[in-house]
Amino acid sequence: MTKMSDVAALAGVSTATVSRVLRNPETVTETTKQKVLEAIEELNYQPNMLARHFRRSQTNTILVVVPNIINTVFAEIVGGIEEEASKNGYRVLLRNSNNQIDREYGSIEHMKQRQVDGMIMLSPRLDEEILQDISEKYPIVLATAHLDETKIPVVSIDNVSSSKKATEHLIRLGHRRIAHITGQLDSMISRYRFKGYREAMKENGIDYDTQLIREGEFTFESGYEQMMNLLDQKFPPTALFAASDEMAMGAINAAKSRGVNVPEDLAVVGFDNIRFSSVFDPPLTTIAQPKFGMGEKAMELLMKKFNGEPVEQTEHILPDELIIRDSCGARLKEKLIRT
Amino acid sequence: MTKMSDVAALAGVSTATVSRVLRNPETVTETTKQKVLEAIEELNYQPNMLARHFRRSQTNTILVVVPNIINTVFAEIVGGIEEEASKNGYRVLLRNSNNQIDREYGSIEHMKQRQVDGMIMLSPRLDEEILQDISEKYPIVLATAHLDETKIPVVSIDNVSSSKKATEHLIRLGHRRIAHITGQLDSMISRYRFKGYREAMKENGIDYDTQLIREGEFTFESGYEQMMNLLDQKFPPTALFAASDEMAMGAINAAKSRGVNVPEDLAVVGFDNIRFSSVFDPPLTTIAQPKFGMGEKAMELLMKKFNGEPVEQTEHILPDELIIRDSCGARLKEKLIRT
DNA sequence: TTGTAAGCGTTATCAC
DNA sequence: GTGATAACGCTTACAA
Repeated sequence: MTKMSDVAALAGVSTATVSRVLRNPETVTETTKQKVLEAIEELNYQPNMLARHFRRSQTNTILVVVPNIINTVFAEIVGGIEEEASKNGYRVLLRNSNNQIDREYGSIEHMKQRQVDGMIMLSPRLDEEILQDISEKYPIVLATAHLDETKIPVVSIDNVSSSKKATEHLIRLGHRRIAHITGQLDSMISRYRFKGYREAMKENGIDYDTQLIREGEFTFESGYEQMMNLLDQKFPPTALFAASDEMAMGAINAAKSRGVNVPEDLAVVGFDNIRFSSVFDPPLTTIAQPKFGMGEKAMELLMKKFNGEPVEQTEHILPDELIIRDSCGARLKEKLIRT
Repeated sequence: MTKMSDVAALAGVSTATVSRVLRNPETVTETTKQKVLEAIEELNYQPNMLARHFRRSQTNTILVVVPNIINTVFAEIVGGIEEEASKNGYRVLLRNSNNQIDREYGSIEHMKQRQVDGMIMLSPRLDEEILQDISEKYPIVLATAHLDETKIPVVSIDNVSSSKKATEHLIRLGHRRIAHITGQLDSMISRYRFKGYREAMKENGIDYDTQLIREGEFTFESGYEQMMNLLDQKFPPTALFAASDEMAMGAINAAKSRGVNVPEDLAVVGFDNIRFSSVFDPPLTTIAQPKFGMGEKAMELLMKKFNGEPVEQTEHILPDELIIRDSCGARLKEKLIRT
């Protein structure tokens, strides 16, 4: 393998100069620069990045810890992170935590060993104190997360107000028996979405009926199962707000299997606006998160940390949007009114 | 930062011994090992991996180049790779190529600069000769790819026979006007799936009608559009084999929008068996690829290359499976026969 | 502007 | 079984 000293020899300069040409070309005269560049070309020289990383103790690599890359929500966020990282000359190391706390914890070792310059965690399950500790020593940004009091940069949407908006949409359509299938309640996000639901109900003077709450797991299967459960009740709900589109789809399929029509007999609103929501039958009314944009934003914040720029606010709330399609019945209602 | 020499000093041994305890504990007596371990514990020592990588010129990192991580097929394969890599103490660097050849090409620089020990490319678009060149110098494995003559390890399913199987399934259900929406035909995979379709038609004595072939782009939208196109014809098809589930879904929605019932008026078979295929209405009959398993297998092969073990065959064909659900009408037919 | 030379922290070779 | 020590290839004071 040709190394810098080979280039230096051929160009008749010192390795220091070669290094300068590579990293601070402006500090070198045009003529020597040309000589060096030619030598590099001639020898087909590639710098040994490992040596560089070691010397500078910097890797231009970030770690992204994801509960599960197979989940389209996370895949899209990772897409945004990768795009922005790439633009800034950074590389992305991917780590599936499978929602296991010890795996999340283990990935921190990577940073301690200086293998990455910083990290982005999506929907972390790690304790807030632990995260706080890490954040004091290493650059870290969280996404789709919520913290109570710490000063770690977080990129998210407002899960409470968006859920409230979703629920209110159903209320406005005349529903009062509105069920809610939550995500795992040990996750902050699920609790916040649940909170938005409760606030909407309360502010509209609707009694909060625990019979209408079910805890799911953000999967089709759990949505299906919990909906079956809800339909088995004496007074089944007329509407459902599901904390994810996958669960909404599962729930709708459960309804279909029971001959319950969506949206006629059951209005449904989901959450996330994943790729498949618009293709589903009926197309899902849902809260859209700017997933790709959240990834980009998270990486931007991390770049700021790298550059020592101050990160103004700790919570970066991106705009969400209620996307009205067919599953909530709003369009159906409009049509009925018009005719 | 505490370094190895600090540990050595505290334990009263040389750095060489500390290094041995860390990497070849069996070459050290139990007592010295304990001393060293205690010192490590006491000082909270973390080895500087950058130094180690540099010294050993090995990073325990592989690069995975993916057309687009947002595509669930690739996300699942990456999931499998990550899982297997993790088990072997390897880390996964993710790179989206966005199907751009220059981005694929650029990622090779990473290997030349020794930043990764090897790479896995999914559905590469790079020329076979270029890949061959790289393969001679660096460990590389391809997945969901096809090569004509080279000796690069490839993990894939048999796209020809599986497509043939899918098409024959439709033929067996009595269809003769079977349309095919392909993926981009500049991709080998699309051409192979197309080939399987043609073979099935030919072997069953059905004239191959170019009017029934449409080139899509592996997306909903293209499936929708091409199906609209097909339905506009004087003699529309009675069945469709789409080269991906996404396109099948788009096509089914196009049919629905025209009042064409699936599977009654149009039988559809897709390809990939993505997560959403079973939830779609109607649930998709499709060819299942062992996506996660393909990722694991690809990583296994890469590990073999790392360990200098011979990779017996260059093409590793994993089993596919025709999953019969509702979109092809087979179940409907069964039901009719039974009643 | 350019060269000299001292590291960076680990591993591997060679003695002992 | 353990220690001394020379790399590994680059960057960066500091000197010229």
